[in-house]
Amino acid sequence: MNKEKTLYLIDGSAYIYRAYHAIQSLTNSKGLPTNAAFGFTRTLLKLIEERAPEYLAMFFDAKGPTFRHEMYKEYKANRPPMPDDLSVQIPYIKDITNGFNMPVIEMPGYEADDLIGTLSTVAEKAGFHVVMVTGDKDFMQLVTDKTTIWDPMKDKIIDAEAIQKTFGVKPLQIIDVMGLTGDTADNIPGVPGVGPKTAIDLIKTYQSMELLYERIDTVKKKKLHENLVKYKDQAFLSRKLVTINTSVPLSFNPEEFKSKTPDNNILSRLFKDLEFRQLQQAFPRESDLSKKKYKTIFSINEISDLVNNLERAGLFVLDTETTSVNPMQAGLVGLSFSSRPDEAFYIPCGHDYPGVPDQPGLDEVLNLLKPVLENPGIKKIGQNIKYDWIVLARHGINLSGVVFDTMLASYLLNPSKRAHNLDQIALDFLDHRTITYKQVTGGKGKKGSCFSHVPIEKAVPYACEDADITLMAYNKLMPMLKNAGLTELFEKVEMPLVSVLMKMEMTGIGIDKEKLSLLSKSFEHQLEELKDRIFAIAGEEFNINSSQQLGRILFEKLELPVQKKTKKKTGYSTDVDVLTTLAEQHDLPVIILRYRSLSKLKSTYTDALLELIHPETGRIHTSFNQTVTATGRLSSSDPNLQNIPVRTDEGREIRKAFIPRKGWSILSADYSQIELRILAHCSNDQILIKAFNDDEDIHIRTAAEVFQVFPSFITPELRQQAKVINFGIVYGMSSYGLSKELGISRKMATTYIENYFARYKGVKEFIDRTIEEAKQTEKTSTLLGRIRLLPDINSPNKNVREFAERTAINTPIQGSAADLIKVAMINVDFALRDRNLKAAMLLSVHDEIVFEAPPDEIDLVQDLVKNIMEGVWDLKVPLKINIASGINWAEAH
DNA sequence: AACTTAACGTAC
DNA sequence: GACGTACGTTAAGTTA
Repeated sequence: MNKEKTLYLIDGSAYIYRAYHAIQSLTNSKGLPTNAAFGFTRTLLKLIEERAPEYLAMFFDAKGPTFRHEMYKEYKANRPPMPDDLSVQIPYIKDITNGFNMPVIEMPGYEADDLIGTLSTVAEKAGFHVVMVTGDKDFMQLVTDKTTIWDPMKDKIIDAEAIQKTFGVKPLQIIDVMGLTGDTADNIPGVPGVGPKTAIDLIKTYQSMELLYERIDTVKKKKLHENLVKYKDQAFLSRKLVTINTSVPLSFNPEEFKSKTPDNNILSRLFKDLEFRQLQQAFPRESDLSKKKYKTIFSINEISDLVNNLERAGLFVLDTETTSVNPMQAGLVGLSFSSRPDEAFYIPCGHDYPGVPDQPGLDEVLNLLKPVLENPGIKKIGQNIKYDWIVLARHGINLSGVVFDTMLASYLLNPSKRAHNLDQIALDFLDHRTITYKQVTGGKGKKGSCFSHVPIEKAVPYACEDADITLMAYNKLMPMLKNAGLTELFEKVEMPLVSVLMKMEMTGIGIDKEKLSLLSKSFEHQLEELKDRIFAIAGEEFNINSSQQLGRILFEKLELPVQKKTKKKTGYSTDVDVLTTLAEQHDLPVIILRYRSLSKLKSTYTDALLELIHPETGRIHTSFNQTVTATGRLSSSDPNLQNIPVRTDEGREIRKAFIPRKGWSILSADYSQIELRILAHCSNDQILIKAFNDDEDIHIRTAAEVFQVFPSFITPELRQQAKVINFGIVYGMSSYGLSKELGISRKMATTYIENYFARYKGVKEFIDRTIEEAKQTEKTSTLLGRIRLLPDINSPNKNVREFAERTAINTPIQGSAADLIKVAMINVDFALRDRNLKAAMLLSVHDEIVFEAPPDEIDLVQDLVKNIMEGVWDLKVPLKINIASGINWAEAH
């Protein structure tokens, strides 16, 4: 490892010009050109990211004339003055440099080259390695064994060796070469008729201009000799002009060149003005902690004061600190509150570490807070409030008056975002970087990282900031929802749904543990047997779960025909399609398929579900995530109960392990053809509407239309094909996709699709209209006004654009269905409570709602649920519910 | 050891 | 490249 220090000298002026010319027409919304500033910043960041320089300096050319102008008044005379749209950016660029806290060096009478040259020689003598950051070849003369050139934009390194290799001369000899050739850009004449090739040849032969002119008569070419003699003075002047002055009066004190951390406040404001949004996020303002009033509450009296405060405020943010990410297992460690900006309170009540100070008792804290938390008239705001709601409910508090969840607001504004956690919201909407959980606990999920072990004094700023930021986010997001037309969806659907989901998660679903264990054992035995058979056929042992190893066996050892490559084309594909095809000519793929499906059932379902049975309730409590999908659907995790197998008999065995309370029944209600019905409504397609109004089999209807036969002649095979077409339409399938799915020719598939659109004219118009609208607005929306942004809908890249187009079609359909079932859930929940029924909603699976009900309620609940779900909206087609009950989830279909 | 990516498969 | 939306498991690669 080289211990010597490296100094980076950055040719700022060159990068400004380069960026100005490289980036065409970039301005902010006020019309200020920003191209040079942007390119300049990018170069700087690349330098910082890739080299993390310890010592560095930025150099700019002086404004006025330089010593070269005194020597030669024509110097750079052909240079036009700096264009206005560049000069306006210069102050910003200087500010950006200052924001990065870099030493800036410029000096009247000198160009950046001379300053860099001087410092490089001085620093080299002081024992530094020097990297000149520039794209300018003039610097090559300065290269030594310790000084190199690096161009971050082209990622090119030039050292002495590279110069010798490309030019055949030493770095210092470059000035002689340049003296002879001149430089049109700088209006340096050189010797006419001498270009780079000739000059390099001459210097290679004679070593220098001096030696050349000593033996000038040995130059044999007549014209060349004549010019060299005639323009001798001009040549020497040119050399002088291109020679970088390395003796500018400059001192080098390494300490002054040490890199410092950037000033985020300066950079954040600059990038905001310039509208460099990503950069602004990368350099968020630090919060001014001095103006924050964060208070720890230790005494009972203080809690009473706080309660009074919260009551008077009428609205406050609430946040809990706990011992687990799982609200069904979390213990309370502390609570934080905020009812006005910059002010927050933290009540520690469960910190547990050696030397922890006395804390208010948990029971006492909760008793004092209970009235205000349960008062529906006092409004509560939270970030992912469902979590706190469940934790509090498990501690005997029924939170009431919840009006705003910042996570949900962020989600509605842009559901495609990867995250809607508070850190992200603070960054996106408040330009603020919060203290992270990791910083406080020293790890995520790692042992010893439990919040109860965090010292109280360290927990306070974190917990208080969360409450504080949530309140600020509320103030910011509320008007944004309104401007986006999302307030009603937020207040009437998403917020009311929170408490429904909260109850579902807390209720959980019963599991037949014995059945799952037996299944798991049975799968295990079968897998063992299959394993032996597979190894026997393969002739060796390998990891069957590794698609890579399996690929090697199938396609290299057994030399079966390769069907397709994997998506990232890193290897052979071994997926179901491939194995099914290969099954026709070999036994091994058949057994692998069997192995795969059993292995999937065991690892993903039987074993995983057993692990997630709650130790106290004996049930499974999934999380319903309300801010994950881009379309508005819910998702389910830990475990995902929205992909429990149902299509195969063996898979359904797992479904049979989902059971009601003793003596009760499982009740499942699902919407029939919900997406196609919504398509019928949105498209106003008369054939589709009539089919649903007449309660026809929609796939038979489509078959009849597409294949042009009477419905009574439609075979199950034709119906199946039509079913694929119906699904494909909703997803924006192409003829290629359809042909592959149905195993028919591309041509045939095209005909089917043409027939479909010829018959279902309204659908065709709907698709065209929806895409057109999306192109205008760069977004698409559902029946309840839920939006999904489509920034790629006008992309010049065909693949990217077409993907956005399919999204534009699918999202209104899938998303409206999601809107509908959410409203249904809210209405059903209300009805069950209204009638004091014991029946409970357990799961929601996109078009299905699962309940459990005691025997005396089954018939009533069935009627109630069916009526509410069918009557949730009045569409142009009727909504149809299939509902059934049974002793387990599988039997309830 | 912890995290990320790829391949695969389950659901609607 | 070609069908939308999710989540989870395993293997294998990457980073600390």
